[in-house]
Amino acid sequence: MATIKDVAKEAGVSVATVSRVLNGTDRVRSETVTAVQNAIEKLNYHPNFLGRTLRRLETMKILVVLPTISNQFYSRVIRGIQSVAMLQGYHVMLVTTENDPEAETEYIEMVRRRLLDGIIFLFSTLDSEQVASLAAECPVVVASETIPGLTGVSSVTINNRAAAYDAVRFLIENGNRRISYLSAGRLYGSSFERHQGTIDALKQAGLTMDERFLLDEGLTYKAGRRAAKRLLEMDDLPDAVFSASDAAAIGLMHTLMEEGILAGRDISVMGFDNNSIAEYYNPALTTVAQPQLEIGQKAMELLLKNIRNPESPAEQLLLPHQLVIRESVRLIGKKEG
Amino acid sequence: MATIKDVAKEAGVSVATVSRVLNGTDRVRSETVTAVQNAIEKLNYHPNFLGRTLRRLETMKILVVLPTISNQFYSRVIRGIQSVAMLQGYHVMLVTTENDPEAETEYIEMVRRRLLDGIIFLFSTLDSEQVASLAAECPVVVASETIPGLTGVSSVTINNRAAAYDAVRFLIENGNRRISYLSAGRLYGSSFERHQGTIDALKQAGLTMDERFLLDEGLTYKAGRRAAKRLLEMDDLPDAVFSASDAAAIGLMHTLMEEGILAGRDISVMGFDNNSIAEYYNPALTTVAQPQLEIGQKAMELLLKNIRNPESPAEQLLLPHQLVIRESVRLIGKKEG
DNA sequence: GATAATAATGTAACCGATTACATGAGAAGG
DNA sequence: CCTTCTCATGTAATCGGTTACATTATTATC
Repeated sequence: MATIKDVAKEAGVSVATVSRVLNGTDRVRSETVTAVQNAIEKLNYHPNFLGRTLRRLETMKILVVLPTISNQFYSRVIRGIQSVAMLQGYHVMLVTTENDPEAETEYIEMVRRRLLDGIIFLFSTLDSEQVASLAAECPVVVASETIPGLTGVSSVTINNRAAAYDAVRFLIENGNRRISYLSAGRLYGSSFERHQGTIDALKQAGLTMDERFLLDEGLTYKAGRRAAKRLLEMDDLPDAVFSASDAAAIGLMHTLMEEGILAGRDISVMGFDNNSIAEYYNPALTTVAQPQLEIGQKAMELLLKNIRNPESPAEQLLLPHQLVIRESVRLIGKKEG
Repeated sequence: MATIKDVAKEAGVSVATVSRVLNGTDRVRSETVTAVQNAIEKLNYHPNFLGRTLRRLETMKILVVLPTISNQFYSRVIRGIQSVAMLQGYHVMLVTTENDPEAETEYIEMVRRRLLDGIIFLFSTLDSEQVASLAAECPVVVASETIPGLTGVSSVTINNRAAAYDAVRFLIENGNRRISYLSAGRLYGSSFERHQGTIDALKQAGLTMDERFLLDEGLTYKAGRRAAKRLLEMDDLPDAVFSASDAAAIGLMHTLMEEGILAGRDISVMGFDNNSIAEYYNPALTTVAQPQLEIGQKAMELLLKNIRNPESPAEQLLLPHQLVIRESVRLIGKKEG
């Protein structure tokens, strides 16, 4: 592996001159430039980032932490992050924590140790205290997910409570009264908030949640399947199921269908996220859309602000959500016109 | 940000001693260790990776290049990579090229410049020549995808041609004769190979492909929709559609269903990859499964071999595929027992 | 008790780059 | 022709660590 010294020797100049040619910072005689460029060419030299960033103390790279890449939701958020990052010359690296919570701390050390300029959490196993202490040391933004009790750290999310309220209200307005909530319990901040919003809507309509209909199975297809099995064991199904994820909603619909129970006809199902499969499933899934691209863009913008001015105050952004009405919710009792 | 010097001063020792305490390489008197640890604690010191890796010339990190994270297929491959990497103390970083081919070269520079120890391509916009020249400089493995004409670089894939052959043969054995192939053309090596396998199976059965049934629409849900629209414009539908991706197969089935054409009853549809939605879709999708986890594991093992011994010869691994029979292919004409 | 071996720590070179400062050559001005 | 200025380039310090080697303190051996 050729180094700047090899190039300097080859070109018959000092390393400083080579560096100047590489960075174009000072003026160099054109013949010298040519000689250096020839040497670079000849030796197939590529500068080592380490030396450079060590001196400059910035890496132009940021880290995004996500739970798993199998969730299609994150794809668009990341695209939003990347679009802003690219314009500003930053690179985006992704890490998934998958089933391994210890991995997360390992990656975070990279930011702490200045191998990366900042970090965006789309998910975290860390508690609010840990995230806050990290944020005191380096630029941090939390996006799409909320961390209960976290203050003083920039974040960008939708208003999950209001979104759930709107979703459940829509169910109620369409004649569904006995409503089930399927989610990952209070493991994630947003699942909890969506539960709150569900309760709000029920209360406002003078309804209550049947405890049996509170399904803490998770957010995956499998979780939806488990939830359906639990419902099928009861002697009376709910009118509607509000799922905190599209995948769980689909797992549920699929399993119910095996028993001849069709969503949109025999039961109402509402998802969350508006993954692209929601549109293509049969029946197409009624769900709550998040502005994923914009979440990513705003998150990156906040992070950049923090990187460039570590003293800049934390901001909490709330972005608008939207109900996407398709086929999986029965529209009975709805007045037309 | 505290440095090793600050710690040394605080503890009243030299930086060398602090370094020894940090790395446990040499023996240090236990009181000294305590003093250093107290200083580290007090200053909230975190070593800067840059200095360390600059000296050691290894980063214990590898890069995985993938087209997009919205494809669920990659999730398991990455999990396989991570499981092996973690055991060996390596960290895995992901980058997506999304729509931006230039981004890929940017990230590759990081490996070239030794900011990362190696690279696994699950996809690449680079041609065989570019990948080969990169591989000459640093550890490279290509996995799950093939790059046409690439030699001398380790790879791990299934035998795409044989897999497609088996899939189409299964279609033919079940009475489907007029078969359509839906893929991304020859843009990807594996789409091309799967086409070859399709041709092989048809030829072996004395059949030929109707040119109109060669649908180069792509691998996404939307691509499947477009393909369905094209088929619906013809006056006669094919007996079966073999799609090079599950997503496109689902997009196709959904669009056909809008016209009352049900896969598994009125037409046969075969997917590829066995994403989890294949199991949950209605009708459940018959598809070709790849051993995603194992692809990832083997890829990482090959990369490690290459990192530890750059002289080690390249290996081409072919892993077994498997037909997963569900509901979307009609089983007409199949002899029972 | 003198000598050798060993343990603990310090000194300084080094990794690969950047950059402030020094130096020397040539041009411009008197 | 001498001084001054500019331009091109070299020298060396520096970033934050690691580590070979040197040095000192301590213990073991005869």
